[in-house]
Amino acid sequence: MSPLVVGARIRADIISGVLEPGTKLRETALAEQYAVSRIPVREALRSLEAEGLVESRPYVGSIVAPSPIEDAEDLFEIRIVLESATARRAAKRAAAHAGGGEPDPRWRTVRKEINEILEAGDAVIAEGRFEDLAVLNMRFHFAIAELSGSLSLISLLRQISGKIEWLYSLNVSRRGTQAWPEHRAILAAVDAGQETNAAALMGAHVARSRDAYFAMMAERAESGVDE
Amino acid sequence: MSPLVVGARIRADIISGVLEPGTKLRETALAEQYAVSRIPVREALRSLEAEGLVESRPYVGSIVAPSPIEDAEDLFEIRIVLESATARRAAKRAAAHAGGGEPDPRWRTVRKEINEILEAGDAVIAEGRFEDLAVLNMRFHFAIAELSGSLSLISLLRQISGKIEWLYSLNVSRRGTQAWPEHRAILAAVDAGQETNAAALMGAHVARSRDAYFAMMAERAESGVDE
DNA sequence: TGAGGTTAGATTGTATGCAATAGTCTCAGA
DNA sequence: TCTGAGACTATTGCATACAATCTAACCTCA
Repeated sequence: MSPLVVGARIRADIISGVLEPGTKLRETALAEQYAVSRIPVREALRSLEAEGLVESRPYVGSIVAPSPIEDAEDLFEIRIVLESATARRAAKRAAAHAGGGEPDPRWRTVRKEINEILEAGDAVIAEGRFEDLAVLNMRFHFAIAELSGSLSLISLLRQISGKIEWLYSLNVSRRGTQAWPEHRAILAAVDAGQETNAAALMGAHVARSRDAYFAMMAERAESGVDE
Repeated sequence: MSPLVVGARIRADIISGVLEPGTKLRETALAEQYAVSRIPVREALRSLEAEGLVESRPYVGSIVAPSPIEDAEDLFEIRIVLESATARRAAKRAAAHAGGGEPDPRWRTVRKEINEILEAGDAVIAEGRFEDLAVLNMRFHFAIAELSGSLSLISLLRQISGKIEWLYSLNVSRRGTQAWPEHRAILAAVDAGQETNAAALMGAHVARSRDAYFAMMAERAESGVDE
């Protein structure tokens, strides 16, 4: 396996629940598992530590961090503010482009990518392959963040959506198909350069996502899945 | 120099402006500068990348990320929500301790540390050593986050306050002395287990900090410091 | 029997050396 | 003069080897 992506693999194993919170992450074991040396493993662990997915102590080692499930409400609330900001700033840049006529090649690339994402999502829904929708959803939100042009906001989104993905680890979200059409409305506001409208639409979109999450959790609790 | 802290040094150089945005960070140069090998430098760069202070591309290298100054408003807004959450959860835990009577040694340690921080701040103000207040202020906010018991929120606070510290890089905040007494009110609400009150006080505290930042920036612009 | 110090093993931290890749510079050809 | 292909160099990515440190088991002694 390509050593450059070993971090992504470990992250996926944590988020998907293969590695449970509290599990000790021994460098040599991980190195052997992914058929690389300890160096890339250590670098991956440093990234995961900064992201809050792993807890490390010098000369002692790393363990998988506790699940953020207790913080679900707060995480969603922060995400609402954060993604409203990315949408607002994306709209602002769109308006600047429309007025000033700057080219900005990166912007055009990402903007095109969003069209592809939306169409891919439509196709996935039409064919009923709902399990592929989660990653497309994520890509849409990151693409909007990239349109905002702010690396700070992107890196915050990376951190927080990693944790929110973790929240969903054991559940397949069924909200996807309802939520998908909302993306086009958000994008339309961004394209139109309507800053406050884009921010409001995105905020409401994420808020509904939060509500769906808690409704699902309540349902799970009702049917006694865990306890 | 102890290699384990080389990351903190690089971070400090970025935040303080010694390393300007766009500067190429060559591993061998940094290794020589801090008298270590490239390995600890690389691990530090991975952490900084995850924090959004550095941008890396495989086989090309790392550069200092653009300053987050454009995102100041959004960052403060997110911080208001985030720190309201840490204060609320800290209060919740305090209430649980008062009722249930759990011991929790870590909580007691941090709680004592806060007292020391507050007294140290008073002393610093009395002696006029205002330049030491910034780090004490930071320690107070992180200590509250630790009382919340949530690693997710702590790691988000780490990331966002790194960026907000960066915003202040060229300015010495003069708000410190006015803001300091507010800390005691926040702590009192936490200790009393008043969740909503603690959250509201913390939110207002951070909002005032934001306002002071923008007032200072406006003043700087007036007097033509930069342009 | 139990408390405290001690040593062996396991694990992390770092240095060195080599492999892989990207960017650059040169030079032939049109 | 411009263009493109190819080698060259600087830099990053990684594997191996060794040093530093922690943890736990054991042993000593009161």
